[in-house]
This record gives sequence, C-alpha cells and structure tokens, in this order.
Amino acid sequence: MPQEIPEKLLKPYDPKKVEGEIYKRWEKSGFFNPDNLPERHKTPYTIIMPPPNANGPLHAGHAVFVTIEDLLIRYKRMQGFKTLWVPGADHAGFETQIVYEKKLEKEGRSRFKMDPEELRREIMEFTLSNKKFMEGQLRSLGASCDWSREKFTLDPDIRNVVYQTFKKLSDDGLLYRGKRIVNWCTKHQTSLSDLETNSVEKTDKLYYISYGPFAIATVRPETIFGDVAVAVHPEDSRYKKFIGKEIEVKTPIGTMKLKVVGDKGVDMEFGTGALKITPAHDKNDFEIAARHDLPHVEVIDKYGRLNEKTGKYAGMKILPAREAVAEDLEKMGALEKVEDYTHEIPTCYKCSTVIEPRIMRQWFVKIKPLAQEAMRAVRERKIVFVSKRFEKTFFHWMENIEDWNISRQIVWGIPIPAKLCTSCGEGIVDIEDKVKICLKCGGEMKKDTDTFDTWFSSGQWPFAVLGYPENNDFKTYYPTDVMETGADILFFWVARMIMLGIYRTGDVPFRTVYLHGLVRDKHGQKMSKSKGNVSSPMEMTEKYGTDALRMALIIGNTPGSDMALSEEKIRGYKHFTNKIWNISRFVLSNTENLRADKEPEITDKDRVLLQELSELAKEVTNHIECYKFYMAGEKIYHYVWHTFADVIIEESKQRLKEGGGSADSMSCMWMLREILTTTLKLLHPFMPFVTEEVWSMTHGKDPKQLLLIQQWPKI
RNA sequence: GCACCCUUAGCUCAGUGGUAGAGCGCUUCGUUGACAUCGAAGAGGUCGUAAGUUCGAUCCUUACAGGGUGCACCA
Repeated sequence: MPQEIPEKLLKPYDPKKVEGEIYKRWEKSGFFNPDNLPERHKTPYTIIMPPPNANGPLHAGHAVFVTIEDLLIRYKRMQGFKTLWVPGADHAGFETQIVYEKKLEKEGRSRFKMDPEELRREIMEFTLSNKKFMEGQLRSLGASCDWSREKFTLDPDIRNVVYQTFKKLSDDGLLYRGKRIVNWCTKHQTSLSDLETNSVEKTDKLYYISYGPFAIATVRPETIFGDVAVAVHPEDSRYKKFIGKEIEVKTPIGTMKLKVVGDKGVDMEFGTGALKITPAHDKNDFEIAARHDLPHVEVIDKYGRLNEKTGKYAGMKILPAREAVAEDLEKMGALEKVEDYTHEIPTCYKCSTVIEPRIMRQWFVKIKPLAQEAMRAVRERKIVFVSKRFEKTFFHWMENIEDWNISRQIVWGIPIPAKLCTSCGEGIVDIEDKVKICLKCGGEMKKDTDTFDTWFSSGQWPFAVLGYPENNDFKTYYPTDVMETGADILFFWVARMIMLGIYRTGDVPFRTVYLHGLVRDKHGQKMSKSKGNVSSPMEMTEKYGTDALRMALIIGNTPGSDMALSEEKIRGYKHFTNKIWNISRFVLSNTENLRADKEPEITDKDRVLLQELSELAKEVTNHIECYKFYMAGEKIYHYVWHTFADVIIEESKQRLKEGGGSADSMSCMWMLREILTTTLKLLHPFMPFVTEEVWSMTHGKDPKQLLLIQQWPKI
C-alpha cells in the first residue's frame, strides 16, 4: 500500500521540538524496564549507572557516560538482550557538604555554628531538589534507563546493606577502631583517606638545628615540642654509640630528655643523618615511634594552632609559630643553617590546605585481604579492563594499598552505626542501637557522630542497588556486565567496588570495566570555571540537539584517553543530523509507490549495494562489540554521508526519473528503503532521537513499532 | 624517585609491517525539487630525534628529547 509522506517530514528537522516528546513515548512504552520487554529478550544485560552527584548540574563528563552507556544499552536491547540500566543519584558526602558550605559562606553562615540535625536537613533539601533537576537532564540526554529502579545512595535499603557490610567486616576481624595518624584538613575539620589528598611540590626552608649532641634537619621546627626521640640509622658509625642512651635537648621553652633509637628507616645521606621523632604530627615518625614503643605528644590542635604544651607559642598558627621558633632558636645559637628545600607535601584535594597529620581514633578497614581477592579476579580475567594499561595501574595501587580510614567528621553521609566508650575510647559496631555500657571498662557508650566515607557505601553500589542478597533482581542481573565510568575514579570507586563486591557476594560486581577520559576544551585544556572554558552539555543539546552532542562525544573518543570537545564539532554533527533527515525525506518521498510487503526482483547492481550495506552492519557491530565506538560511529557516518547520500542516492535519481514503475525502479526503491531502514537501526544507539523520529513516520505510534526495540541488523 | 601514556595535515585526533586518514578550518567554483545545516574540485604531513630488527617501518626494539597523568613517608 502506497504511503503518504507525513506533513512533518517536509519541514526542516528541529530537535528541540521533537526530543522531549520522543523521550516521553519511550518512557511510556515501558521498555526501559526489562520486565516489559517482548518475549525475545531473554538473556540479561546489565549496566549500573555511576550515580551522578546530586549537588549541581550535569557536566560534560556526565554526558560522556550517559552517551556511552546508553549506546551499549540500546544496542544490546535491539539485539534482543533483557537490558537493565539502573539509574541513581549520589548524596556525595564530602563533595556535597563542600558545595553546601560554600553556599553557607556566601550567606555569611557556617556549618560549625549550626545544629548538625538542622544542617543535615538543609543539605537533604538541597540534594533532593538537585536530584530532581538532574533526572530531567539525564532524560534530555536520552538515557534509556529504568527509572522504576532508580536508587539514591541514602535510601534506607542501601543503608542497610552498608550496615551489614560494616558488621561483617567487624565479625571477620577486618574492621578496627585504631588510634592512628590520619590526614586532617584544618579547614574542613575532617580526616581524609590517602586518595583524598594531593601531593603538591613546595619549596620550604630546611632548618639545621643543634639538638643535644646531634644536629638535626627539619622543615617543621614548631613541632620540636612534640619530639619524643632522635632516630639514627643503626649502622651509622657517627651516631651508633648514642643508641639506647638518653640525651638532653634545649628548646626555647626549656630542656627535654629524649631517647635515641636506631631505625633503618633513617637515611644516613639525608640532612645530618639524625632525625627528630614527632609521632603525633608526622606519618613517618608515627611509624618509627610504633616500632620503638615511643609515646605520642600532641602539640598542635585540630585548628592548626599550637597547644598549651608549647608555652609561649600556644595559640599561634603553624606558620607564624614556625618562624617564631626558628627565630628563638637562632637567638639561642641553636640554629646552624637554613637551606631551601623542595619537597612534595599532601594537601586537601578540595581546598589545597596543607594536610596536618593528627592522631585520632577512627574506623579502619584492613583492606589487604580484600585487595588480594580483587587482584586475583582481574588476573583470572573474571574482570577485564577495556584499556589494558589501567590493569597495570590497578595492580600497582592494589599491591601497595594501606588500611582504609572510613570515618569522616562530617554530617552529610550515612551515620556510622557504632558506639564509642566515653572513658576508654573503645568502639563497637551497634546497628540495633542497643549497647549502653562498654564491655571493656564499663564506661558509658555514646553514639559515634561520624559518617562513612562516601566511597565506602558507593563501593557497594552494584549489589546494593540490585537488592542483595534476597531480591530477584540480584539473582537475575548480578554480576553486571559493564562498569563504565571516569578513569579518574579508578581507585576511589572501581577498585573498591571490586573489593567489596567480591567480599560481600563472592562474585565480581561486573565483568568488563570501560573507563573514559576527561572531556577537555577544544585546545585540549582542562575545563575549569576559572578559565571560563566549561561547556555545558545542556546548553549544547539545547542549541544543536542531543544527537549531535552524543555523536561528538563518541567519535574521536578512545577508551581511557582524554578527548577534546569543541562547539564546532558538535555543530558538525548537527549537520549530520540534518543530513539524515534529508536523506529520509528523499527516500520516503521517492518510494511512495513501493509495496512494502513484497520484495520485487532486485537487480544485480542493487544486490551489490545491499551486500555492501551488510558489510557495514558487520563492521559497525564488530566495533561496538570491541568497545570501539569511535570507529563504529565514524564508519556509519562515512557510509551514510559519502556512500549512501553522495553516491547511491545521486545515482538513483536518474533511475527513478526514468523508471515510472519499471522493474528497475522498483528494485531501486526497494534498495533505497532497505538501506534507509538498516542505517536508521545502526544509527539508533548513537543518535536515538532523529532515528526514532524518522522511523515513526513509517511505523506509526504503536509502542511495539518503536525503533527502540526493533531487531538489530543480522550479520 | 617509580610507573604509565602521548608526540601523524593549520587545530583536535583516528589508523596500518608494504607508496598516509577523518572532522573542523582554508582556497576555487556551483541559486538544477532530499539537503547552502549543501554539492564539486583542491592546497596542505620526509607520521618527535637517532640507531637497530626486517626485503621493506609512521606502525616492532632500544636510547634520547619534549608534553601529560598516576603513585610514593626521605626529615
């Protein structure tokens, strides 16, 4: 039956007008939910979405993950898999708290002056409104995820899973409350994991101070009051004789008696070969002190000020105190020399404040046993990284992993279900909130006010969102297929998911890891607000259409490498969107007389063209299977424009003109329709909107006819 | 310090053991019913440097140079 060309197709394509409506049709069809997919969809295929932080609008990096994951899901759905893509939103503990703190600062308020409950309530309100906003943005990027299964990282069932893991770690002896040196940010007033610090190169003064019978070199003379010993190398012939002795050291506030210890950690070549030991304020010293059973003397408080043990320096901030102490030492004639010294120091990854190592009681996870299992899974290829080089990085980090501090002194997060003894400091896991008295000393137990490191809970995301252990979804969809996320959170998140996933469920959380790089500006520069080169994905979809943005994010984007994104590139693919529209317009309006239900006799020439088309389908499929989306996209782009449009359509014009119902023109029409149909299918995972829109021109409004669930071209 | 990555056309990047590719940009021409959000034609690279393996290297090996990233307790 001849088909009428819809009025709509005669007008230019306007993505803004149709995208929203198309998304609604998809959503209404119910096919984002695997339970509603037709019979042929049997084998599960699962992706867990990296939950975006619900603390601001989506950025280009989010657009990349949506595009890649949606591409995979649409492709697999068309292939007949029972596809599940679980969306989520992350409360993003520390990150969100910082965003909110900045807002408070602007309003002249401070979280330190607020009631924790009130603060928590405000941030919750802020996060939930952002979450709603963010969900709309995911929709406009075309994400075909199952909204009925959406999860928020603070949902009660998620929290319960996290609590059970905490308990299990405790039961298995992998959790302890340790008094250890932690990375302390004096601005944010919380401890941080090693990953949450950045090493920054800095040039400081190295002070040589006469110190009893020694001279020692230090960049931190202000910590002298917390010294408990001097360490030398056991083989150092200069100092051997002092080992085990006690020495007297004069400081500006009096005389201290210090032990001399021999420790192989001391480098004879550096400085003077004698090292002052300040266990309470230096990680290295803390470890040496532990080896020699030395006491800890704290002289700097949590605000970065010297405390009452420092006499006249009490109350001074670290840097002024450093200068003052150095000056006084010089007056005493104890300052031998000062050199410039360039070294790397840890800073807070958010505010760049120099980390002040402090001794605190915190919850630590003995992570090494979990790391062993995680490495084994990767070694045994149970988990495969799409970019091999990340496996190397992964192993390097895992082999050197240290115990993980999961306590944070912030309100925005999952509260740690534990009780702490007010007299002896002992901590105990107490999910049911029952323990009142310390089992060790009989002291009063109070609730731990700390929250979990966000990554402790998000590390459990894949099995938590699927309802581990009893939910059917867990049984059906776990282990998931692909974990696609930013390469920058390989350690923060991916490694932890692997460790905690195996630990809790006994199986890997996902089989394939695809890591994407950073989206940079058109000159390859990092995007940042201060440089003003941030491109907002929402602005781009508004201007050029989502399909154009998606294509720009796919082509030229190789796994693991950073990519440069320019507005010109997006515009280029808007032109491509338009090309598709016009090709469709031509083909549909020139094949009105074709009887769709009956294949005419095909000429040899057309047969060759159809053969080439099936070659293309094969290539595109293979590239997607190998995660080479950039290749797949480029191939199909090139075919559609420079073969289909420039050659095939151009040559068909003559045939159609002369044809008038002849066998040749019927063959030509059939061939054109075939190519259009197949290319629309091949393009759909890349450019879902325009392809669906064209498809609906000939397939009507029946949800079962949506391109979304059509059969992927067979190869 | 260790590890990893990168260096190909003006820009951003693909790619292959056998005489170099895309997009954008540039030049010239084109108002023909799919499309000027277009079409046709074209300019433009000794594939970072040096050596080695090979019949043959942009692609493999090594060294060097430049750029980047990750990790690391040397006071």
